Parts: sequence; structure tokens; C-alpha cells
Amino acid sequence: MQYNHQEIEENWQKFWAENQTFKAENNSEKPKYYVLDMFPYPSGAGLHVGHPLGYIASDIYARYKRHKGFNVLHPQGYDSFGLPAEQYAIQTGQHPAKTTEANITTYRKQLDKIGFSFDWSREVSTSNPEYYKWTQWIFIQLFNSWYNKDTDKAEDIATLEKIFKKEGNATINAVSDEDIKTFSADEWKAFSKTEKEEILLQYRLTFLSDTEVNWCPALGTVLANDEIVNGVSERGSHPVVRKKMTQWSMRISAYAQRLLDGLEKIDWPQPLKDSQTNWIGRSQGAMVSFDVANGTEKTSSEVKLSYKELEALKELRQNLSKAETVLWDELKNKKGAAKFRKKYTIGTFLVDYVCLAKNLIVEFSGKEDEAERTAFFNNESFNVVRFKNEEVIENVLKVVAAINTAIQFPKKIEKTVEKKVVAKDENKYKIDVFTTRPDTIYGVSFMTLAPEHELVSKITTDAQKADVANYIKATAKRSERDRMADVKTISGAFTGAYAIHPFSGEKVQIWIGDYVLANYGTGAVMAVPCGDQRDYDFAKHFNIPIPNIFEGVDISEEAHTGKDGTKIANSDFLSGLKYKKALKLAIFEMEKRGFGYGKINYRLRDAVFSRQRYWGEPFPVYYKDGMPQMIDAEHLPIVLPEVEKYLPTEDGKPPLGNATVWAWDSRGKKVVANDKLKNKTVYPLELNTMPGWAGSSWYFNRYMDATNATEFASKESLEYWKEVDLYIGGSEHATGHLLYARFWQKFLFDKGIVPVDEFAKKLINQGMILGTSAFVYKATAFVQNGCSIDKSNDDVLEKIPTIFVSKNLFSSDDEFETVVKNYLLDNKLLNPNFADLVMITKTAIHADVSLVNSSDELDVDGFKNHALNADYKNAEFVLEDGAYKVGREVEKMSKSKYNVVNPDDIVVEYGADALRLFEMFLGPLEQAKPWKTSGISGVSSFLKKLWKLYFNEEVFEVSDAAPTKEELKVLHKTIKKVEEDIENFSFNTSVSTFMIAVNELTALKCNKKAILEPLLVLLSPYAPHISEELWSKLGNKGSISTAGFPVFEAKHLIESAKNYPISFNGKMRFTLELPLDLSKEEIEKVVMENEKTIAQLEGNTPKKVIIVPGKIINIVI
RNA sequence: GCUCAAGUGGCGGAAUUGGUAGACGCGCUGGAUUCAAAAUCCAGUUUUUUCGGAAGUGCGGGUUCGAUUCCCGCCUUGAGUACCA
Repeated sequence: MQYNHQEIEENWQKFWAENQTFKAENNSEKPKYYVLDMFPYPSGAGLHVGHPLGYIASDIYARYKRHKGFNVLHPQGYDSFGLPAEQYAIQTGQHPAKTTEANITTYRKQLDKIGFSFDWSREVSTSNPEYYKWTQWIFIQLFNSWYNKDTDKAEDIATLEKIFKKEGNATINAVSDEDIKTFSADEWKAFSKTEKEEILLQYRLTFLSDTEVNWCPALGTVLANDEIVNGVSERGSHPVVRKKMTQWSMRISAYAQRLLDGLEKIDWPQPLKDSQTNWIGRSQGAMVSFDVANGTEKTSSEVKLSYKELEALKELRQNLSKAETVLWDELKNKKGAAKFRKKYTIGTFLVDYVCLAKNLIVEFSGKEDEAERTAFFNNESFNVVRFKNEEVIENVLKVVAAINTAIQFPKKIEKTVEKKVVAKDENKYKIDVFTTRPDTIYGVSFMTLAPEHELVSKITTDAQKADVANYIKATAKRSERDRMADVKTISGAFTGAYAIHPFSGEKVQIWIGDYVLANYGTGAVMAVPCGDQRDYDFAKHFNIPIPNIFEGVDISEEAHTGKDGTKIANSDFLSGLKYKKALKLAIFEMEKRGFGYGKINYRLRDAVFSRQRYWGEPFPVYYKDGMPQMIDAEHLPIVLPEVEKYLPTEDGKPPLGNATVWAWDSRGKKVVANDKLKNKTVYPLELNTMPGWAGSSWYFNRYMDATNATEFASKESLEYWKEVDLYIGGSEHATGHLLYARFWQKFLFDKGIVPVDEFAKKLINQGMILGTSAFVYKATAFVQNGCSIDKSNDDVLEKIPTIFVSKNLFSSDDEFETVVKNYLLDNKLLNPNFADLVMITKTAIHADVSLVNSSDELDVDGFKNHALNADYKNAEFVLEDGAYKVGREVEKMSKSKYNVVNPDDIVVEYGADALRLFEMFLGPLEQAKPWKTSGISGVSSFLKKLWKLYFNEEVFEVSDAAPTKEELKVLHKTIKKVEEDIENFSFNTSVSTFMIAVNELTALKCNKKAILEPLLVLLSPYAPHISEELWSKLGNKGSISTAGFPVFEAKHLIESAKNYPISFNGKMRFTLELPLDLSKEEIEKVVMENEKTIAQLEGNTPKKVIIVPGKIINIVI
């Protein structure tokens, strides 16, 4: 009987749908497993063969887990809000909801044909109000939360108000806007409602603010940083400019550190983690304040240690007493935050041990100046504990325990002297800078401010005013893109002002320069030209001194940017120290003297959350007295209003400004017509919509309880499914979706809504499938330059048709020309007299890949008649061996390259099972690989061969006879390999394994049920339709999908002999079959007596014979 | 520039606690079957060779009895990111 894939596949797809075979249970005895594909956007173009790759892999895994006895959740849905549908709506006037629905239908049809085991009862679409109701709900939760740094989590805004009421905001340790005014409890109580709301907005996790945004005029919307690639929009490549607008933002920066830390506990690809790490951009350094000089120079009164004293100190560290060594060995082994240093200077005192993080000093008692020391240390906020030598030597663990107690329960320090507070001079300006190299602070010879820096106008001297103004004018003209593209030009201007170096007290020039970015850090840098290339170039260009603070380093040509191994010099108390120590000491001193402190900076910016678009989630927000108000959750969803057109309004408002029914009736609790706005209790609604990533940042939780109408998802279902166990998708979401989704998950976790703070345990990036484009080579004739143009030339060209030359007829442009000319002459299309006048050039043109067969031969007639090749209807083809061969090149699969392959066509011709197998067979899942349809014949004939095993000519026939040893060996070898492969996500190799198994069973003429039945279960995750069909033909009732995975038994693989490779100096020369139970000595004897060995030795005596039983024999000559 | 990943036949790729390089498939060559084609089946297919062999996993070194696999340096390709202080 013939294997009829079309009929079989259609039947089983129907069976699965009717029986809801893959419906997951929220209550099950079985262990759970959650397999998820990244949310697809249903585009109008439909799927090409590259899209299902990840879906097939996850489907195989999901099916495998079902065989292994798991309750598998494997859902699918659509991220259906987005720009393309809206752009299409603008062009055609069709409602995006309609086109989106049509696209979803196409997608669903295509997906169904591939035989995925999705639980469609849980399907969600982000544009469905039943879904985005909960997206709006989460937004409200974010609005009603603030980030408490003390508890390191998000809390309800009510707890913040409570503190304000009690003690004002001075003690609050929150993530908030910068420049928040300090107020007392009384002041808070006196604020008006609007004032209070304004203040709270500065703390909320989603907040309205005037921010510089990336405005894309062509798309009429703002874009997030991750939606911009190389300075242009990711979608459509339109230019982007910076613009100040009032926008909703998400305080993702509050989670920067936790997003970083969380990466360590999830099994995600390293490159993906790297790019998130990169995007978050943590840099450790210091904030330093430089005073702007106003005549008087400050001198430092601090006592410091000289270089010599520091050297002596180092010496001391090497030579510890016995008690000191014993205690140090214990202290340094202590894990965690409480890290100790030995022989450290605090002020002018040398202390035995200090834990800077916990402000604890540990000393041996008996020092002369103990009282004085204690007073000084306490004044510097250190606790001191002392031990006797004997105590340490007798019981070091007891001492360590006492130290631990001191760390955990620090004594309250009573300061004898109040810390000096640096008095702020009335008209004294300060420049704050962030630096990652506080160790190089003595190398500062100037400062650079961004031209936009607010101090520029205040500090510029009259003499320099003109220069500075000109420079600012010039840079303002340069667009962001120009500035980014042109990093070579060095430009800047001197302000005439000076800053005071906080350590040395020296005056340093203050410059402005556009290499300093206003929106990074503080918009100012302390320039260390000897240690930073940009500072170096700037200094060279403007003849600013470049002091060298590195020991033995030549900086005459370029800055010294390395940090390891170099000692600091000419730096007072830092001299002689290496990077790490100098860094810490510098920060320590800054903190002590009060002009700087250690700080961690993140590159991660708060995420702009407003889009000036129609096709997105509406905000559940209305405005009362200009302040945003949340609509109560019970009135959700706020449904997207109808609009007449999808463009911005004439006065530049977002498209929702066109809606006529878009006002909030705060009494009736419903959306009403805009004309009711005259009414006192009716307020305008928000006109922006949410960005594309809103709906996709939490959908994985919705699948757990997708139809819940009263909750985001029930507690029980969230508790049962917890997180995604396996998440498969493309790497393009690294810094967008995957970062935002982790952020929301952490927030929802803080609020006790979800039970885990990372939503996906394991993630795999599938590689892209590339297209194999086909090229034809067109000859264009023209008359050589330098000849007078006359009519005879036109005649010459007129007779020449378009000519295509087969790929292998030429290897260079010259050869190409010769081939074409010969063809023209042979066919009398060119007068030999004019042959030298005519020149031929070659152009490669994409040919539709569907016109090319597996041998790279073009269907010439098909090409001529192709709709897109109307110009070439009468073209002539120069053939090789009777065929036209095309050139091949691997490119991204795209319509414009005519290399798109539609999975539907493959399914019709070869079947879904063949498609699934072939996509996996192409290569490792994570790798990019080219698609070549011709290769599919391999898996197609494999399926036919498999089918044949179960048939005797036309009759289905399997035998109940006991399988032979050989047959069992084939089966168990296959079980072992396939199981290992699936566990390792190495799907390509298991397809090979199936082929080998079928080849071997065919050779053995095996038709035993005991072999062929378990084989189907192994294959069923990969090729479910044929497996179901044969499974039912074997007499099984119901679906194969939950049949137990065959159990591997090692006993079937035990061999008695091994075909040993015999190597000489590591090179394999021949093999020798030997029983496995031979001892090393016996093996050596047999091998050495072998005549081939003797021939190889050529009379030499082997130096050594290496025998690894069961593996290899190597003879060293 | 920085970070990461990858370089193996004509092509996709296989082989790692270091142990027979090129499994499996495509393509190609020859043969069988056929009036013929498709389909199917069989044999061969890294290079080189004096047919004994010899060389060979981007290049150059190293470790080892033995290296595609480990180490050092370099080259190439791809991806991400970038005046980030």
C-alpha cells in the first residue's frame, strides 16, 4: 500500500482537533511541563519555512514530555497589536482589527497543517479586549507601586504615603526621579491634592514625565531604544530625532541590579545573557564633586601616608605574626559580603583587619594608643573589636564567631565629634562627574561638560562667551546621527572657568565638548588624558597638559587605557598602588573627605511606554486637573474607540484624538461622547496607547488560565504551572521583549501576584533559516566608448536580444563576454565586422527559486513566462549540456530575493511529517542554516522506507515472532540515542538515527511488532501523523501521544568483540577484530604477532604500546 | 573599537570525560529496472598516489603515546553594541 501523506495527515489533524488530544489539565497527578514558543506577530505575509523551525522543535519536546508522563502545557496565540497592521490601515482605510483577524486565520491554517500539538483552548490575542483588560490592570498595579530600596522590592504606594505623613521624604530610600525636593511630614500634610499627586508621580513605577524621546516623524510615534537600529527605526528604517514630550515611562531602572542578578539562575544562552548584561550596562565607580574656582584655593588639611609609608605597610602585610596568620586564614575564607582586608590604613592608623562594607575593625589588643584609636575610628563610623593573641591561638573559631556577631549586631556608635559638613558657598558651583577610574583622579588636567550642561552659561567667563556660544550653535545644528556617525572630529571650546581638583587643590580648565553626552551620567566628565583615549585626543588637539600618572608607561603616542599590572605614580597617597587598591583607597578617601562616594551606574534607561498610535492597548487613564487618574479595575477593559482615520489629528494629537466617544464619565463609570466634556464629572481620556511589548510582557502567565474572566490568572493555576520550563524563540528579542518581560515578572512577584520572579527557566534561541537564492546571468550589450555614434551602431544593438548565460560557462567577466560574442556570431545576431565595437557586461538577476530543480537547472520556459519576467519573454539562453544552470547564494529569506519557500507547498508535496523531519535535519537548532528544498527528498524517502517495513507489498503485515538479537540491538541503540538527543535539543542527529535504524531494519527484513511498535513512539514526536496511522494499524485504540516512551535496556547493546583500530604514532593504520574479554597483555601479544603490525614496524622495536581496552591500541615507534 | 559565536568534502552537517575524521542526507558518477521518463534498487564519491601508501578538520606554535576536541598567538566570517566617562 502506498504511503499517502495527504490523507493520513488530514485525518489525524481532524482527530486531534475533535478529541482535544492536547488539552492540558490544570489539575493533574502528573508532573507539569510548560513548553512555549515566542509570541508570533501575525503578519500579512504568512509563514515561510523559517518560522516553524522553533515551533517544530518545541513541539517535539512537548510530545516527548507527554510520552514521558508529563502533563504538558503547550499553548499558542498572537501578539496582535502592532505597527504593520496600522500602517496598512492608514494606507487602505481598513480597520486593523479586521486585517489582523484575517492574518490570524491564515496563520492558524498554516500552523494546523504542520501538525502541532498546541492546546488551542488557551489561545490568546493581545488585541482582544478580554486579554488587554489584564494588560491595563497590570498598568494600574505599576502606577500604584513604588520601589523601596530598603526592602529591595516594589511596594504599594500607600506605604509611601504613610511614611510621608509620618516623617516626610527625607528618610525615604526609593527609586525615583532625580531632583526631588525634600519635605517634612507637616509640609506633606499641607500640600494640595494636586501637589501630592505630582510628588507621588515622581515615585510611581509608571509615571508621566517630560522626557527626551526618540521621535520618528515618518511613523508619527516615539520609539523605545530597542526599536531603533543604527539610528533609524527598526520597522521601516525611518530617521529618528530627539524630542521632548510628556510620556508614560516605566521605572525599569529600579530593577537593573535584580535583572542582572537574575541572569545567573536561568538557563539561557550566554550570548543572550551577554547582550542583556551589556544593555543594562552596570559600571562601578565614583561620583565626584569638583568645585568651580572662585578665586580662593582650597588646601587639603588631611594627613596622608607617603609612598614610603605605604611600601612599609606592604612589607608588614607579608610578615604576619602567628596569631595574625591564624586569624587571617579564617577571615579570608569567610564567604559573602563581609570581606576583610588586612593591614589597612584608616586615617593615619594602621589597623590589623577591617571590613569596609560593615564598618568593622578587628584588632589585636595591647596597642599603646588604644583609646585614641577607638575614638578616631568611632568618629569615622567604625566599630572596633579587639582580641588577645592567646584568644586567637587557643580558639580561633570562637573569635570568628564573636566577629560575626559584631557584624550582625553592630553597636550604635556615639560620635564624639560631629562630622564636618562642607558648607555650601552661596555662589559656588559644583560639577558632579561619574568616573569608573577614581584611581586616576590625579591625572585630571581638565574637565569637559556637554554643550547642553546647565552650568555652561553660568560659569563661562566674559572673554570666552563668544567662543562658547559659537560652539554650542554649531553642535546644535548637528543631528544626533551626525554626531554618532562622526566620532573622528575633535571639537570643543574653553569656558574660561576653572575647577578645583578636590585632592590636589590645583586649578583645572573647564571645557565643553560634544563627545560628552548630556543624557549619560551627569553630562560632565573629569578628563584624564593619560588614561582615556578620547580625553587624550581632546587634550592633544587643544594643547592641554597631559600629566602622566602611570609608573613606567610611555604616553607620548596614545593614552594608557589598560588597568592591570600598571602602578599609579605622581598621585600622592595613591602612588605605588595598583589599579584595584588605588581604586578602593581613592573612593575611601573621597567618602571620608566628603566630596565623592562609590557609586554604581547603569546604562539602562527608564522605558518610554507611550505610543502615538491607534493599534495598541488604550491606557485606563483620564485626566483631572491635568493629573492622571486610574480608572478602577472593575470598569476594565477600556475598549479601543472607533476612529475615522488612523492618522494623527490636525493639531498633532495622537490618532485617538480623532475619536468622538472618548471621555470618562466619573459618575456613570463609563466611556462617553466627547461633547459631554462640558460636564463637570466627565474628563478627557489618555490619547496615547501602549507599546507593542505591553501585551507580550506577561502572556506566558495568562496561558496558565487563559479564559479566567475574574482574574489575571487564578492563584492555583499560577502556583501549579509556575513558570515556563522551555521557551524557544529568536535572538532578536534579547533586549526588548525578554528584558521587559523579566521586569514585569519581577514586579508581579514583588506584589505577590506570581509565585516566581523569573518566568522562563530555560530558553533556546533557534537560528534563522536562510534562503538559497538562484541567480541568472544577463548580458547587456553596448557600443564601446570613443566611437562616433551613428545609426549603424543602433542597428548593431537592435538585433541583439537579451541573453542569459549558464553559470558554468564562464569564470570571469572576460570569459562571459567571449561566450556571449561567440553565441551572437554563431547565430548571426552580430556582424563580425562590428564584433570589436560591442562590449558585453554581466548582471546577476534573482530568479524565483521555485523555477529551479535540485540540480540547479532553470525551467527556462517557466522563467520566460513568469509574471515578474515580462521583459525577458524573448530572451535567449546559452545552455550547458542542454540545460541552464543557475548560480546559488545564501541570503536572508525575503520576497525581494525570490527565495521564499512557503511551508504550505512543502506540506502538499511531501507532507507535514517530511517538513518537520527536514527542518530538524537541516542542522543544529541554534545555528543559522540555508534552506534547500531539494534536500527534502532524503527524509521523504526515509518515510516511505519506514512505511514499507510494516507492509508486505499491498498488505499491512507485522509478525508477533520474537525479535532477534540484532533487531533488538538496533531498537535499543535507537532508543538510547534519540532520548539523549532530545534531552540535549540535538534534533538533527536523531533524524539521522531514525534513518540508520530504518536502513538497518530494512536490511534485516524486520517486520516484528516487538520492534516496530516501540519504534513508532520514538518517532512520533518528530513525525506524528505517520506514527499515529501505523500505531492504529497495529491495533491500538486512541492516540499514540500518551503512549509510554520505550525504556532503554543496556543488555541488548553488549558486544563480545571489538574491531580495534590499530594506530602507529597516533595514526590509524588498520583495524583488528578482537574479543573484548582479552587482557591488555593478551591484546598486545596478538597485535604484535599480526603481520600487518610487523609490516608497519619495518623492523623497529616499538618504544611503547598503549592499550585502552574497548577503545584503541596505539604503538609508538 | 569592545563583547560574543563560528570556521570540517561540491553542499547541509556528524564525531568532544582527547581514542578509527567525514556518520546521515543532498548533489554527482556508474549500473539494474523501463520503449522512455519519473519512482525504486545496487555500487562508488576528502585530496593525492608509483595503488604499497601518504596527507588532511581556517593559519602558526604548544601539551600528549594520541588533538576537530585542551592551551597560546594570528586570520576570516557572522551577530550584538558603541563618543557610556
